[in-house]
Amino acid sequence: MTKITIKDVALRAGVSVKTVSRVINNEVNVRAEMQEKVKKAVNELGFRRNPLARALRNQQTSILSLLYSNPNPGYILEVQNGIQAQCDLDNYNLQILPCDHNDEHFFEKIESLLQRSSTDGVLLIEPLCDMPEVIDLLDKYKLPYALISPTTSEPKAPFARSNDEQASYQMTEYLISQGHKDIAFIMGDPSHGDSHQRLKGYQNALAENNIAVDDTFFEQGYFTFESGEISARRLLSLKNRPSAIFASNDYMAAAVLKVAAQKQIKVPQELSIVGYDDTPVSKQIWPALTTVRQPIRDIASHATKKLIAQLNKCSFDEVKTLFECQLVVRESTSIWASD
Amino acid sequence: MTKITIKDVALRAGVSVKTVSRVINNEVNVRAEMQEKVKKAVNELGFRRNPLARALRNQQTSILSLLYSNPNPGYILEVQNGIQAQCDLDNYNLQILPCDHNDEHFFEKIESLLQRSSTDGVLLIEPLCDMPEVIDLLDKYKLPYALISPTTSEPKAPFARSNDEQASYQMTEYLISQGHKDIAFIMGDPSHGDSHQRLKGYQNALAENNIAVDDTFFEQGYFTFESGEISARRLLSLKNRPSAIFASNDYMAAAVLKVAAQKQIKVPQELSIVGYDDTPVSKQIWPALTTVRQPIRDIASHATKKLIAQLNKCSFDEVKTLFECQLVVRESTSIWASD
DNA sequence: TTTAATAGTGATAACGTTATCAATGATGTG
DNA sequence: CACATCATTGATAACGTTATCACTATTAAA
Repeated sequence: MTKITIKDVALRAGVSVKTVSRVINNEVNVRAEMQEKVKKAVNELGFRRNPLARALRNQQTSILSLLYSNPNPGYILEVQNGIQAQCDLDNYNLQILPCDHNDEHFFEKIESLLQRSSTDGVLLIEPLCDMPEVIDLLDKYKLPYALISPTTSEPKAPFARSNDEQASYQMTEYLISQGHKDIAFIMGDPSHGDSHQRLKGYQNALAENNIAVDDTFFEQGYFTFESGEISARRLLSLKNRPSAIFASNDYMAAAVLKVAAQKQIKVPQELSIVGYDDTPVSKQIWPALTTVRQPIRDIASHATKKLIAQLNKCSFDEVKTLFECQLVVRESTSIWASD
Repeated sequence: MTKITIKDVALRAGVSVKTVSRVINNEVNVRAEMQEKVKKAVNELGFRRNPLARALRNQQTSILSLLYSNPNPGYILEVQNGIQAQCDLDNYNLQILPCDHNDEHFFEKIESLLQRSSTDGVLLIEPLCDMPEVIDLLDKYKLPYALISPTTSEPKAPFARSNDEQASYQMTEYLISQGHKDIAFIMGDPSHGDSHQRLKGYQNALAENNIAVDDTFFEQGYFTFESGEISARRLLSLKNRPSAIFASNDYMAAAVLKVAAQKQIKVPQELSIVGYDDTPVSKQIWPALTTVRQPIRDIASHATKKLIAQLNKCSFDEVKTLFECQLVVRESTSIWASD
């Protein structure tokens, strides 16, 4: 049994190949009678058009690529799902191009990935979407791209992102509203733009509420559990212990929880802990973490939408760009009765 | 600037297109002099061959697809990385086809995914790789496939998997060696084949050591944190509490830890807990979980290797099929001094 | 009624590769 | 020297689509 082509269908239906093509592509100006004949032949033969030939002829593959280098599985998977959802709507396929931005042959690697991939466009996430060298490479290859949650202030390319600074501000305000004044902050990896946005939101909230900044309450972390542990150990050994700790992501918050447990500090009675990202782990520990949920899926979908719009040379100005985060209050925070 | 084709290179080098094709494909019987000329022209023009045209002509896309429907992000990402590693070696690209096997239009959905994807072969993971309907669909489309960690006893297709039963046996033996006799077991989702293998290993170890099975020590879970919580609550309310609990995955083990903390049962002094999978969460809670690490990446790579071998009609008998797991002992288990 | 516009159809040429096959020249054999 | 063998090259035809353009048949406009 050999592959069925349009030619076979045309022969069977007694029409020209072009007419068959017209019917399968829902073009106008085909008589209903012809439509019937063709559709019948298609069904009888079980014809399926070859996406490859179509791609070659149309000079578009209908494949988008997600280029990433990021060890946070939950995040990447949400991104993948978001992109895929939009791809489903517009009949695109998603190819993934994992790479490692710490690899010494990083650029050659993604260059070879891009070469053999024949993609219509690329989606970038942190930290790649903030790396000028990566952007330059895509420009060099004349590949359209969109950025998912970039942190550069005015990206040149279409993008979608959440309002991290505002969410961080709200989270801090929430802690203050619970009576906390001594709020420590564990910052994320300083090479990620997010880290700075989250810090800014925290600082603004303190300033707004006339709470003086205590330098001993600031810790530099790196988004890892281990870095969180180190920071937590320091913070919880202070003479004047903070009543609340705001960790820049859930992994570090989980580490704070661990140290607190080891030191027999009751959470949330004696210490409130909040994280960021609403990672699965935030629900799998006890007490469950109060955290911030980003609409990652939505962000990814919308970035994809913009990319596809660009490919079709449609305008994408009206597509949403900035997304609100959501405070998720769980069990790791409580009211602080100051003495 | 228009795209550079082989024709352009041929013109520049003063040779025929076929000769250029021969050179880029490293074919034999081309004079060194010709090779030079062609390579020079290729470099000068910055020629890159079009993978699409090549695919159309060769009737192979060099694209593999991972079809999955599984909410465990860490697992899927490891699988993706394993596949990608092998794809890199053999110059394939990886396309992902996420779907939901609980969706009522599941089959139509994957049918349409497969249709528009033009893939050379498909990789399947649990639970899809154990669903006869999915296999039938792939057979119908004459798509080659390989199975990653299937649980059916004698899969018809090439596969690679870990020895779950043995690992589960070893873990139980380990607990027994620590002095535990009252070992409870929380089973995973019964619709996953893994669940049964893990149960079997546990049961065999008990039998081997002449430990009677206590029915109250068996709980049916579903791999979710919530199901683990329910089971843990029951187990830890028993009059004769078990001294150790073997949860079939880390999420459920984390839930046991939560309930223990709530009940102020000290882990590991008063209760040992073990999980399975070495999910990131196992290190992000305290005490960190003793668990089983599967070589997921390796398994995925080898399944991919077999699939690619099949595509090239090579033999793949000598490729490894069964992989050993590794016991990861952390802080959630300790010696039990029976009274 | 005549002319102009439009709807419907099909040959044919692309898209950028690789494979077939024939042609050429070089080398070796009887 | 005639002939077979082999390495090297290039014209040309695929792969399965879609777009161009020309051609009819039909309808609308004048």
